[in-house]
Amino acid sequence: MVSIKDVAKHAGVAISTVSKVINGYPNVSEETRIKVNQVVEELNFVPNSVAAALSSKQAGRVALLVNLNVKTQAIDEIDMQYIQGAINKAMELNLDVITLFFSMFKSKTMEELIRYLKSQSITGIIIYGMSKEDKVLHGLIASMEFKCVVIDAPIVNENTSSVGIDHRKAQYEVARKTIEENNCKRVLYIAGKRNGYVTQERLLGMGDLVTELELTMLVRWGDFSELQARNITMKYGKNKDIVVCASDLMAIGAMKALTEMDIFRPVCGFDGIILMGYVGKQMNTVRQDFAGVSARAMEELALLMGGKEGCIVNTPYSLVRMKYMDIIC
Amino acid sequence: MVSIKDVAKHAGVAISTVSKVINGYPNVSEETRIKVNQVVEELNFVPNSVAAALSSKQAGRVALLVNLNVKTQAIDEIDMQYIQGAINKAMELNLDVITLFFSMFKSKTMEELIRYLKSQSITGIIIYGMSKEDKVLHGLIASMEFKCVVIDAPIVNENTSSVGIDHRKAQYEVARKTIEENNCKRVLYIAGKRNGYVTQERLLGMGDLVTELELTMLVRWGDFSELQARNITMKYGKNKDIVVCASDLMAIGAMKALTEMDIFRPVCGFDGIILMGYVGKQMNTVRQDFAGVSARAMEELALLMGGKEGCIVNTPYSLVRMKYMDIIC
DNA sequence: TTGTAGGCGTTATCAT
DNA sequence: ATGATAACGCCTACAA
Repeated sequence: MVSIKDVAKHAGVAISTVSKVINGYPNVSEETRIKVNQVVEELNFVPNSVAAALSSKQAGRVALLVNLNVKTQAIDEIDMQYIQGAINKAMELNLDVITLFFSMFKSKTMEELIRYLKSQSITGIIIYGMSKEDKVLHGLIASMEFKCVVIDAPIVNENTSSVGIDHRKAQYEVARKTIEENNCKRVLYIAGKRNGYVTQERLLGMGDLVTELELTMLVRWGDFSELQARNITMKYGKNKDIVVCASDLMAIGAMKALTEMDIFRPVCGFDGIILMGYVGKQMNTVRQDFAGVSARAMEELALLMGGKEGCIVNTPYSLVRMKYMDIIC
Repeated sequence: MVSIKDVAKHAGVAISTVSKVINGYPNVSEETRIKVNQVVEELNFVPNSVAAALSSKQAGRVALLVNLNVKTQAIDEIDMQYIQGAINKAMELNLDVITLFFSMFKSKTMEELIRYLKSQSITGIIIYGMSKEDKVLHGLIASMEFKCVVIDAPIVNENTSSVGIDHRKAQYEVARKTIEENNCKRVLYIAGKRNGYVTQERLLGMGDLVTELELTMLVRWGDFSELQARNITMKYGKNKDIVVCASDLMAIGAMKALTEMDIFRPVCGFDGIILMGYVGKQMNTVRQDFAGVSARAMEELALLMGGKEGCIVNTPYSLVRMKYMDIIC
């Protein structure tokens, strides 16, 4: 393997000079810079990232912590796009990435998790699908031992940024649109998980809407489960004018229930997953670019690792109707 | 961070002795082994895998090369399970994993790819979704620079194993079952990609069946595209008794086409993806445990890295019918 | 501006 | 059986 040493030798300079060149440090004459780069090309030198990670706390590695929802594989789509977006951007930024799943450290204490991450030379973390109940992760963030980016959870401190769409506003908008299209008054809202950040925000959005349009609203917890949404709709759907769901999967469950009950009620969802195209009917939903969000998160993390302070980053979304022929083309 | 040095100091032994203990090497007295382990517990020592990777060619790292099919996000489900299965098993086996996507090195030459992997201290690779056209990957495998496991492609050499189900047999069985249930004679077979290994095997399975049951068969290439399967079915479905598809996604496309044409033909698919539960009708398909296959692949890779020779590993599958209520519970 | 040398945390090779 | 010690490839004061 061609190492920095070889490059130095061929270029007739010291190792440290080569290091400076490949890392873009100042205090190198234009002349030597060119020469070194030339040799790098010639020898096809690729710096060993493992050695770099070992020697400097600068060039840290990034861990993706993904909360795979084992129950509903249908939304693997979202996680896959998260992972893809992050890894692609990381490669662009020359960052090393390892992927971990929540399930892998369910039995670990915070200290154990921190030690594990450190043993991997991890200095930056992106967390997907975190809820209020994840005490270990909250501790991890609070420990300030790592730079963190949390997707869709409003946690910010010096070392931590939050990235995601404005769920409150998005929920408000998609529900409003559907309600106005159908002139509804009595809303059945099937929310997500009781302790989810996203759930809370979306619920607030519904609250805004109810106040503004003077609606009545019944709220039930669907836990993002298609089956529960189905059951809830069976039970309460008849006396309502619309079923607003905090996720597409639940919206699908609701719609199937309505079909079986042989009554029509408008339904709207949230997320814009592909699956929506397969259920026959169209419905309004909120579409976000998950890979894009994740890429943005990686960029933000890189900034944090570079010394920037944590902040909130809002990403774009749009209201759409999804139908079969749009999906398969 | 507590390092091996600290452990050595506290235990009153040399660094190298600690190293031997934590790596299970021989030539350590029971007494010191116990003592060292005790200190390891006490200090909560976790070996730094980055340093280990740098120092030894033994403790190699593993790269997952995933061919994400950008066109059809519906099968993210499969890739996600592959990734999950591999990473979980790797953690169990104490192997480091990085995940890469084909798209990241589409423009790289084989040499560049090899250099890149080496720069990451990669010594083992698992490849998902490889086709005959992936010259770079063929070169990579042939170079013998890495230990490889290829999923669903019959490539074996000293350093390379192949892991997957017997596609020929599985295709034969699922088609046979469906045909016998419906007493068909004229088969429309929608195959996958022209240069896919899996496609070829499945086609052979159909060949076996056609011969055995004295059927007639029209074969078209659907490229695993739902839309193409749809079009093919529109064009040729009417004059056939059954549509056998090389993937669930294509089976869904075929079924939708038949519904629109308002004719009934039995359809069978392949893979057992969740999406199948959402299309209304049931159909026969082949179900495999993707996470399990991937975990098995990781085990095989660990063996290869330990010096074993490459071989073929067959994993189990089953014939199933998927319907909505099975999926959402 | 350039080069020297001391780590980073392990592993592995030798002596002892 | 145990312990120095030299790699591994790179980064970074610090010295020249």
